[in-house]
Amino acid sequence: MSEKNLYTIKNVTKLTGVTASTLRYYEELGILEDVERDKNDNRIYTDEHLDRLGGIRCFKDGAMPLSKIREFYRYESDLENHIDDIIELVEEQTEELTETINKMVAQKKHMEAKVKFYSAIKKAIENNSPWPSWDEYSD
Amino acid sequence: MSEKNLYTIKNVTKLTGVTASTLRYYEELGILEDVERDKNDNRIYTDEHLDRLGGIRCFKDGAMPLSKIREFYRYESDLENHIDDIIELVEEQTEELTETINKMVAQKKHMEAKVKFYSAIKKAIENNSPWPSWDEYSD
DNA sequence: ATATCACTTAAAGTAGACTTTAAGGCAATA
DNA sequence: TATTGCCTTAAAGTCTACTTTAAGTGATAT
Repeated sequence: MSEKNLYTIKNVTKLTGVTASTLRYYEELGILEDVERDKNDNRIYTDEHLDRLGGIRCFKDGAMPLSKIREFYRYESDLENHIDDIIELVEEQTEELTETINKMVAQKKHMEAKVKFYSAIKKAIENNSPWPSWDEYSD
Repeated sequence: MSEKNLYTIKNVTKLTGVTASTLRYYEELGILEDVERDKNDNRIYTDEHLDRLGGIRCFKDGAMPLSKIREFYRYESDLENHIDDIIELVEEQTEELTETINKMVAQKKHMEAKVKFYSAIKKAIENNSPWPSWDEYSD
């Protein structure tokens, strides 16, 4: 209960790197909630909003679509009634993420092998020597 | 030089899971090249096209945009003149992929911790006991 | 002969995540 | 007082990667 810093939309942009229009868009989508206004109707953000934006970024890093992020926060604001929903959502997303990571790691290895292979070709070109075959490099 | 199987667009769809319109789209983009036609103007695909489609899928698994995939194959078809370009492209994409994977792995851990945390809350709800705090679960 | 099927093209539509534009309000500064 | 700067909304535009639609051709099945 100790923080009560307030931020203009520009301040939030500076602090988070999220543009003003994206902030409005997130609010419209309902993933950034309860944004108060000052007497001129300008948005006022709090530290809770900064925290939320940090959370959103994490979920986005985990390739979670905004619709799921929205669902997550909806459940989180009423955990008693949505504890099963939120567990299911996070477990499901974790599984998807695991699969995505596995594919990416495989492709990363493949691409590292390609760099070695093409580097060998580069040398072969420079030395006018016979080109290597991919078989020697493919993992 | 031993394979000379030919495939209709439907066969390719069955074998690869890539829809006919996506195949036409890839051809239009130039990432699927030299698709011949039969006397009725219908597309004829070869094993090389199936290989290419496998490669495209790998790159897509590595979150490579179609524009870069196109660039890659353009360079690959003229390695002598583009060996530096292709090495740069693949190295750059590998680096980006590494960063993406790192973020995803971090978020995966975070989400696994969340599942444990919410499971503990679920038990607390069931047992009418005090809720745990996130601090005990956050990694 | 006619219906059906697979194919063709070009163009329009979709989804997600924003960004840009247009039109205007309020407040401080020159 | 006029300009500048930051804010507002609603709507339209952008980008990627497709998908869907419309209109039409040609071969096959009944």
